[in-house]
Amino acid sequence: MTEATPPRPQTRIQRRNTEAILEAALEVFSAQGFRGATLDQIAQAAGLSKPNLLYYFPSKEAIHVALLEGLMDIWLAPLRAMDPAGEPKAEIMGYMRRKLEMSREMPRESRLFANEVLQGAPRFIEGIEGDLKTLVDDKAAVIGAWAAAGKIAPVDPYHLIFSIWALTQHYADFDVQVRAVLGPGRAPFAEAERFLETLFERLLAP
Amino acid sequence: MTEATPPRPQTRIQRRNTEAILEAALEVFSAQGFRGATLDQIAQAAGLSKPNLLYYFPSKEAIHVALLEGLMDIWLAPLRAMDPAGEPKAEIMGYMRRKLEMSREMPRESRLFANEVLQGAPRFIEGIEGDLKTLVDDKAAVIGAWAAAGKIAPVDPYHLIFSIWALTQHYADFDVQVRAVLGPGRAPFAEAERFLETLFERLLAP
DNA sequence: CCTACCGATCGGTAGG
DNA sequence: CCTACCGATCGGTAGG
Repeated sequence: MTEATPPRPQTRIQRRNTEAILEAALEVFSAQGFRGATLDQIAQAAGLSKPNLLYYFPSKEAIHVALLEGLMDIWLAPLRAMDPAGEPKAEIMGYMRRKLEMSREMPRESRLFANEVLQGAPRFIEGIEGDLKTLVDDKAAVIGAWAAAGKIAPVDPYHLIFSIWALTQHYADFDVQVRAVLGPGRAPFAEAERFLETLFERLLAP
Repeated sequence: MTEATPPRPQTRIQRRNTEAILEAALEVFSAQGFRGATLDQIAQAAGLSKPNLLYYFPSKEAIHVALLEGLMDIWLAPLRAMDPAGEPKAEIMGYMRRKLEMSREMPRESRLFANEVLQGAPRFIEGIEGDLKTLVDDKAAVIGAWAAAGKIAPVDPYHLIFSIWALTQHYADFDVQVRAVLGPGRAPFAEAERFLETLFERLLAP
């Protein structure tokens, strides 16, 4: 866990291979989970030999940690963009919409984090207790102030954030189940957007 | 996949061992996922040797399939109990409460299904397309009729059911993250109950 | 950056 | 000749 990032300085080839490895790792880890994934699968998807893979990252765990850390900023961007100076309900609705958009556009990333947290976040707990908790505490205070000022309904800010996570990530993480239950000819994400807009409009109305 | 259940008739010892295996498999599969779990872990948790384990079930996959099938009825009971003749809002709120209670009392079962669906439900897709879809179609029709009659707000019944799944299972599946973000001295499930009661009251009000 | 490997552990099965 | 097992090991594959 000490050396999660590849050696520097990097040549163009090294940068390209590092990118290919992380892309391949995202594909494989998100579909199989950490233990289910193999270095051979990742190496093949990246178009590298396994020994070459292990030249760039010292271990399977190092790839996984680098992947999670590299995605953390992107993953938290929608919440980070919630503006304390903005119009309260519009800011929360905007956050929900960005998060749902993320589930649609980045389902592999969603499943990667889901797999990790579901199994107790053994390689990620410091990220949750660090960046994530700090950001959520910050934004929960903002939402709490909006509620106290009567701009939105008086709801628990933490559970409001949890509800946005749960409702939007569900469509990425349980995509197979959602599509199987809805049957063919439906558009889960478009339907979800309308449903969630109604849900949060009604929940937040002061 | 032909012989997922142990031989019959069973002695008392056989019934006890079969129960111990399924309990151990729930513990291990829910925490590690299918590929992450090993027969050795399951055997040890069940207090049996691995060869004895494989006397009762022919393979790792057979244990997993038997476990999912055996839990299906319990898992669907809360939705099944929703009464078409009952008071609409009370029936939906009751379903939500039973589902949240299930997340609190049976988090391992929740994580078992979550692990499976998250990875594309390779050993479970027929259960989703069969029993689950049939039941959801049935109950969605009931909810749709309630909405059409103006007893509840006009919401998409399928996405209403998805929202109950997402919001209640989140507290079991992402328990580690919820607790890490909330910090010590909080009661996630008690808080969730109050929050979700508010949320669905507001969503469903005609 | 490849060929050739290792200690260990995987799911599953042998004889008794 | 059945049941309910055990100690030891199978062929292959894991991470490294």
